[in-house]
Amino acid sequence: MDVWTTAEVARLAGVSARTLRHYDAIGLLEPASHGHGGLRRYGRPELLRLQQILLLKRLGLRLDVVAEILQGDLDPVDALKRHAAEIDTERTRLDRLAATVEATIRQLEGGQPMAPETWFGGLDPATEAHYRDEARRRWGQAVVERAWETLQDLTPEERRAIPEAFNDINARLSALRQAGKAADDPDVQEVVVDHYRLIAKHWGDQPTAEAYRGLGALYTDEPRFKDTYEQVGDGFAAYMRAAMDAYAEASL
Amino acid sequence: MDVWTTAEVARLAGVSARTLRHYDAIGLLEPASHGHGGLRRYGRPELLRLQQILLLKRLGLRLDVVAEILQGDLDPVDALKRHAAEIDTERTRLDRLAATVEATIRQLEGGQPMAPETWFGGLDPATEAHYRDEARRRWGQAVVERAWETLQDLTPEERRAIPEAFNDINARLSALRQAGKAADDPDVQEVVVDHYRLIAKHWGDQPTAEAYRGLGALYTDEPRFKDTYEQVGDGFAAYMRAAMDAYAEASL
DNA sequence: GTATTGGCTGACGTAGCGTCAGCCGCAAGG
DNA sequence: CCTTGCGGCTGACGCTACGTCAGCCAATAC
Repeated sequence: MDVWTTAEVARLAGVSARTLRHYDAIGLLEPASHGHGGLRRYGRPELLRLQQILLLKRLGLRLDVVAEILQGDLDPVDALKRHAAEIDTERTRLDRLAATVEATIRQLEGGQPMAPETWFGGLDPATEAHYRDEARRRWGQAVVERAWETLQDLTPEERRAIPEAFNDINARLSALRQAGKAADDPDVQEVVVDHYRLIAKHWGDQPTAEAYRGLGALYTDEPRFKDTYEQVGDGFAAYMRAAMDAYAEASL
Repeated sequence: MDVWTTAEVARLAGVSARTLRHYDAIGLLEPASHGHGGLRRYGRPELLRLQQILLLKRLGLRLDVVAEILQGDLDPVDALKRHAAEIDTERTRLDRLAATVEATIRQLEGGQPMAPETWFGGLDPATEAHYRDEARRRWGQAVVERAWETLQDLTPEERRAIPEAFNDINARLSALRQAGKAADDPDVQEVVVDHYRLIAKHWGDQPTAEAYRGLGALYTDEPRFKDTYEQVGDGFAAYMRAAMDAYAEASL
């Protein structure tokens, strides 16, 4: 009994007959013979190869990669290392996605409608001018001018991309906050670095420690900003500010 | 200017024209008019709808779900909560997958060939009998008999599934060990619970504390087992045993 | 007159099979 | 002898969210 039919191999290996035909079709696992009315006949070597295939597939490798490995064209260790890196990237992505989704849920449950415009824009010019005057008096011209003016001449596409970037950062911070992390926790500070870079990118230069702290103050004290940040969660504005202060003190 | 063409909307929203045509094709976002040679014309309401679509899509929701939400047939919060649960499941899966892949890499780098048979089977009957006699003398009949005999009358499909289950557990434990977790760490013990259940399933009943400790001893002292476990990493057998001992003491 | 720009409608490709549909051969039961 | 049933075979569509041609049309700029 050194030869098996499709259904037998399927039962032995725990896969479907369709899968075996598929593997035949893509040349990944060809039966020992195709004789007698196209009947597939598998021998012991094919069974062994199938074991390898299933093992590699279980690790999440794509079938074409599996084929290259089994063909000897690709080093399994190299392939697996690359694959591990991809898995890691995907894990990071999912972590952030989870934070964003949860932040959105909290926002919706708090009665806030979902709109990207939440973060910027949408204010009428008169109101905006009022806030700018007010804020300029309290935190100095440089910070406020930049925080607002850089946002003026953006393409609409950028107007969409920027809130998303801020949303991501807020979601990540909010998740850490919910996990009980302090504002000066390294994990939190890691996110603050991203926030600092984002601000720097839009300001066109690196904010000084004072300017960055000023921005943090803006977040907690300026109603327009504060309301926005409090949407993320009660007390989030203060948490954000504390994290920014910690960063300014430690790294700027 | 309250009406835009495909390319304009594409630029404004930061998506491709093809995407807009696709959304039209699947009825997710239909232009305000299709007049003049099939030219698509989008108005302000369509732009707003597109914003919502992109927001929800960015959260990882599928387009048909997005459509249901926008159509009012699905509560956004419900949908997002289910989605969050799915993300979480996927994260867990990726965590374990990463552990398995890394364990496999270490195994391959240690010069071990990859084969599911590593864990069980493949011994010739004479050698196996010798080990069984030897082991029986040292750890008592009950443990050894069961550990081996239960493995005798398995279907080949089960022979493949069982090593995979053990591999998963070993990979997860190995990852925790590399992360510096102690054998009695709750995270580690969580995996041990799975191990205990797996053993219980194959033995047909719940091992006593003594039997489970005996199995741990088997892992460190019996060459056949020990070699296998050391493949996972230097000193892994001892770590495994310590974790099993901790579980037996605390929970059995 | 022509080159460019922008838009349109198909239609294929993607990963890994699940799921019919339709046809063939072999063996047992009536 | 005919029917039924089992197993196997070959297409071919379906799924996700578009990317990427191919081929054709219309308005505009030179």
